[in-house]
Amino acid sequence: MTARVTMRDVARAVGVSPMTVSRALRDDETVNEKTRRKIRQVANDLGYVYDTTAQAFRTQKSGFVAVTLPSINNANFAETFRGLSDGLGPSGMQLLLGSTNYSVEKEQELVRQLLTRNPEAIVLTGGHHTDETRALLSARNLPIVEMWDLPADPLGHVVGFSNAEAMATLVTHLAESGRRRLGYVGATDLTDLRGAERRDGVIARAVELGLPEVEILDAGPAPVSMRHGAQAVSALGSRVREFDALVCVSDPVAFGVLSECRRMSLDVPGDIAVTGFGNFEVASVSDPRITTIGVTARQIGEQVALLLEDLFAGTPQDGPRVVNVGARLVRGETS
Amino acid sequence: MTARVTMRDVARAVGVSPMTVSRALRDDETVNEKTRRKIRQVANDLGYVYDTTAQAFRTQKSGFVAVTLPSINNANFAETFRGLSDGLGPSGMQLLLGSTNYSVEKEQELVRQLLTRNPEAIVLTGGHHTDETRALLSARNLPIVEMWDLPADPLGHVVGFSNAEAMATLVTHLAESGRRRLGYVGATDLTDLRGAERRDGVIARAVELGLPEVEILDAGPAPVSMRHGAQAVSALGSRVREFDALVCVSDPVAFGVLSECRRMSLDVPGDIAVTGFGNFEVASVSDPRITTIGVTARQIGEQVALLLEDLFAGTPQDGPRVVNVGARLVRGETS
DNA sequence: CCGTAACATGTTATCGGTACCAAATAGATT
DNA sequence: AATCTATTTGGTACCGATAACATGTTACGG
Repeated sequence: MTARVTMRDVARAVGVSPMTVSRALRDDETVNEKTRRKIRQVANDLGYVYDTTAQAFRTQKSGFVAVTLPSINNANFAETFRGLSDGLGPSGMQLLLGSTNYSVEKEQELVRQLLTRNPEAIVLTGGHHTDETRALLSARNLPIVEMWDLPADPLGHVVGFSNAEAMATLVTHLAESGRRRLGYVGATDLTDLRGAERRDGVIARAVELGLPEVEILDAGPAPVSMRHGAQAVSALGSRVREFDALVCVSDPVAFGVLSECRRMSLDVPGDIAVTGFGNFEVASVSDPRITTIGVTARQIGEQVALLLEDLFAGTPQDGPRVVNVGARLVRGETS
Repeated sequence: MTARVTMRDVARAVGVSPMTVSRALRDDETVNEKTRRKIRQVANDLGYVYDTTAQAFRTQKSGFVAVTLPSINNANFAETFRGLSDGLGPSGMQLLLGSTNYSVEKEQELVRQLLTRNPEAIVLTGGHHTDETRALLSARNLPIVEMWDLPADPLGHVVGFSNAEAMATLVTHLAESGRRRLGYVGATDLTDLRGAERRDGVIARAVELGLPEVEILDAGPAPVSMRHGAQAVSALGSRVREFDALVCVSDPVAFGVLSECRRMSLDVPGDIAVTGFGNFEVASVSDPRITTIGVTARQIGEQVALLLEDLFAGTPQDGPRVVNVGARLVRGETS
């Protein structure tokens, strides 16, 4: 293959200096418009392709925003990513995506790797990180955004909501509808910390309201989905009739639970209530529609994008910003 | 903030040349092991962070593999991405993800942008591209992989299956079960070309089998999902009873169709069959389970990763490789 | 004690843009 | 015509790592 076409080549062909080409291609007003057009023309004809790597190196600005997600295979996180991606589009920033598989250790390695690319900001999902991760990040003068949580001790900016509070709303709703014997369906290992927060939120509010102890139904290791919800219920067997509400860590799990209840000829919500979390599409299309918590996944991404745009534009900040996007009860037909 | 720590600084601190530091950090065997340990130690103490941008610039190897997906918010594409990501992990390649929103024009701009980052390979979803995109790509000596399709005129390597063929299998199955009057539920605009291929596959096989003309039920513009399927059916009203099978472009759509049929008190599969595509989780958890086409989304990603590893390792290739991962009928309870 | 191989480290130039400063040219004003 | 300002262009050094080559150092047999 022939050697790569550089600005030098374009400059030579046009008869100007590389500097002028550089300016022209960045649409610098100081370059005569006719020259600019000519340069663009020739660059195109020669098949010149701008080298962002070289630019990133010289200017020490990578044009990257690093993002960590627990899983890309989750409609809510995917929506957040889209919101972020669309929101950052105009600024010309590119997202560098990495997935942690719900593990803070994996997150640590990911952060380490991402930092070597010199991102101009980093967006983390969740507020739980290893000490090493915290150290790595604070050693750099880099905008940090934590999303999807409201961490007690944030690393920087925050865009999220309280999982525990949202679950409290849900439990209150169930109690007010006369439900007392609650089961919680979710992962019981400790890797999915957001799931753990939800579980703890359920338990805490149940205690506050004087409900019987919430029983934890193991759905296996995170991440849990439809089939795990179904399995958890079928593992219970006839004991499922002891409950009058099953609170699930997410909508897919709730859908699995719902399907399994139906197979067992339980009436939902007559015999038992089922609730989800996240307001996934499946919640509203399912029949009956699932009562859930509406999280504004896309909005989280958009808010993060707005925040970052402000930071990049140099808008003065008085301290880290905390945006609580909230989460609301979405009543379906399963409670 | 203090200036960034570079290899120079580490070198000075240890009392060796930057070159030795460079070698040590890449675990070059020729550097004495004691020196290597010392250098790692000092680098760590100084908070040195390797600069991949500089490396990428100097070596002219970005360490990036560019990937375009129609949508990140689609469980199947997300799975493919994961398969690819996990498969490429060991090689140290990072994925640069962009989403085209099912538009070849957006794909073109995306490709243009991605190319400026000097990716070492590019992976495109689908086999339909603008001429400009094709030109941009072939002007570079860059491994290209098209996935999820079997394009007639591939740009490079291919890992995919034939959407039309898969649909033919499905239609044959329906015809053998005595279904004759088919409706097709999918997007009717022309942006989702994979969807169009599926539709054409249905029509073609119906013609071959001498079935009555397949009626196209519009589910709105791509991408279509659960609610669009439901809407398409409810828009039909009582006319839905004219059909004895509804073939849907995807499982989420089929699920929406199924739910709506149920609301309309239709017996599935007694009165009408419903089929999906993609073997999404929802197909197997839904009650009744949805008959669908099992595409090996994750496997596609893994196969692409294997292919790329081979290419990076320099394994000699005799021409572009075409991997047909196939797609199989997954019988559920809706047909 | 020397030559040579094996090992370990150093020197120099360079990847492709762009910040910074200098200079040339055109047009306006006195 | 000379001077000045505005506009447009050019020259040079450099971002941080590393390929390619050169040099130094040790070990060992003869």
